[in-house]
Amino acid sequence: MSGEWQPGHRLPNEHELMAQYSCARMTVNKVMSGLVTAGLIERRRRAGTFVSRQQTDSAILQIPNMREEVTSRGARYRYRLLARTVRTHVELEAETFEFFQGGPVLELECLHYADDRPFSYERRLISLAAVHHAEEADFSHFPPGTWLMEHVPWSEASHRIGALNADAEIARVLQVAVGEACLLVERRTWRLREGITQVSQFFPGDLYTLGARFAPDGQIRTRTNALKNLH
Amino acid sequence: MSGEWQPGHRLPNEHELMAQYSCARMTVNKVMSGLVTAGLIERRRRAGTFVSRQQTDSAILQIPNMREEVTSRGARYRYRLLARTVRTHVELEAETFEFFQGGPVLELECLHYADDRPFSYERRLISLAAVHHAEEADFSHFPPGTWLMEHVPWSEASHRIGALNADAEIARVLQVAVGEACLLVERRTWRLREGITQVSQFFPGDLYTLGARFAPDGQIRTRTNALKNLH
DNA sequence: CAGTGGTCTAGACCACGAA
DNA sequence: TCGTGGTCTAGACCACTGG
Repeated sequence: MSGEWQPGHRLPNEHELMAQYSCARMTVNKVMSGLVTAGLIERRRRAGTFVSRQQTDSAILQIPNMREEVTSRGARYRYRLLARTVRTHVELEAETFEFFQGGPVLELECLHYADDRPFSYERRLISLAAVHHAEEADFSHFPPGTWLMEHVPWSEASHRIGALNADAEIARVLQVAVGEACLLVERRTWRLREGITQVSQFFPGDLYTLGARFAPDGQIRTRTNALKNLH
Repeated sequence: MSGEWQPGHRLPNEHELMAQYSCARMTVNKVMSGLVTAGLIERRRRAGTFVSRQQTDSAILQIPNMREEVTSRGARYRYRLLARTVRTHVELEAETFEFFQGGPVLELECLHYADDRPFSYERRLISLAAVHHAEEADFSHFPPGTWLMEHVPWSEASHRIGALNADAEIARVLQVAVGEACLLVERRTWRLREGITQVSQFFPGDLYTLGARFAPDGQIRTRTNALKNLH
């Protein structure tokens, strides 16, 4: 979680960890199983245990992987960066200011297309205090959601889902009529209580739905977000 | 899961289960821990293990508990049954027909109020083949979601979340303007691959959002569905 | 105070799959 | 082939808490 071990780094095997922590192998195994579930490590017999290469974003959070979302349905994915600003002076609202603990943020506006039709408009803030490399990253060709998933581990996130009528700006960007119902997903992500990123994603209501299939314990079996009405 | 043990029924203790299944206590304990996570049983030291009194609907699915949703915010909850029909001849669309395997269904339309303002319009189908008692249940005063949670265990569910503009009927029932953005939650619930219920819930977009806070493994820490703009 | 669950240990056998 | 993880056993000590 600290980033000390890069993705792909091999961890000590269970016997070594037994010795290191002076405990039984089953105790080690329980902890490791939990880390597998959390997506932080991957385990292969004979090969060993490794820090996950990509943050296996949990199904519920997999929304940001727009490219896969689109291409898996045979549509063509395109991405465009609309705006990029570094905000050192914080002219943010109080709640957002608190989330980023007053530090500098990178503000991005992006658009995701499916077959040349815009299907997601994204406004994102990234903490530069928490993610130093973000300022040098090239977001003009690759979406920040993907980049963050691959580079920054996270320990907690929240989201909020709502519906709203498109105002003039959203309508213009998403190429829908003013007043069209849009799905809004707002998400915040933390690493050890430090705010990493905050994003608002707007989807045309007739084009995108969130879906999941799950068990009583809340474990998600499959995610079934859907693009509709693609021509 | 079969319903053979009523809620509150006490299960054999771990030593008895060891003997019954000829396995070690740790193996029993692992299984039981899983059932606790799944919300099917509750365990208390010295007292024993019991079938859960209420299906502890997982956070992600807790949407149906409208009463708690409303009253926990200091608002007054009211419920109204708009329509009740038993459909034996199945004039359902193909997908719905398949879900209920052609059996008879109970169709309900309900409205949930917060402080006398409608905030959720619900269209629900319940399989009478799977839930026999449903036909005798009194849904004129108590919402079907709550009743089902208390009476029918489930093993799997799916939901779909979208946004749509209110049509004339929805606008009338929810007392919003035609075209107002609404949040739509569709949910299906199974017990051992048998379809139990299917529901569509409409919320005024300016009044209700879904929220959750969760860990990378998808485990939900807290649910934070929100009622807004109540006066 | 004693029955119950929570959790650990030490050891074992096995399945897998990379070397 | 054999190092590694997956999973089980048998036994132990302890923390609760209800009777």
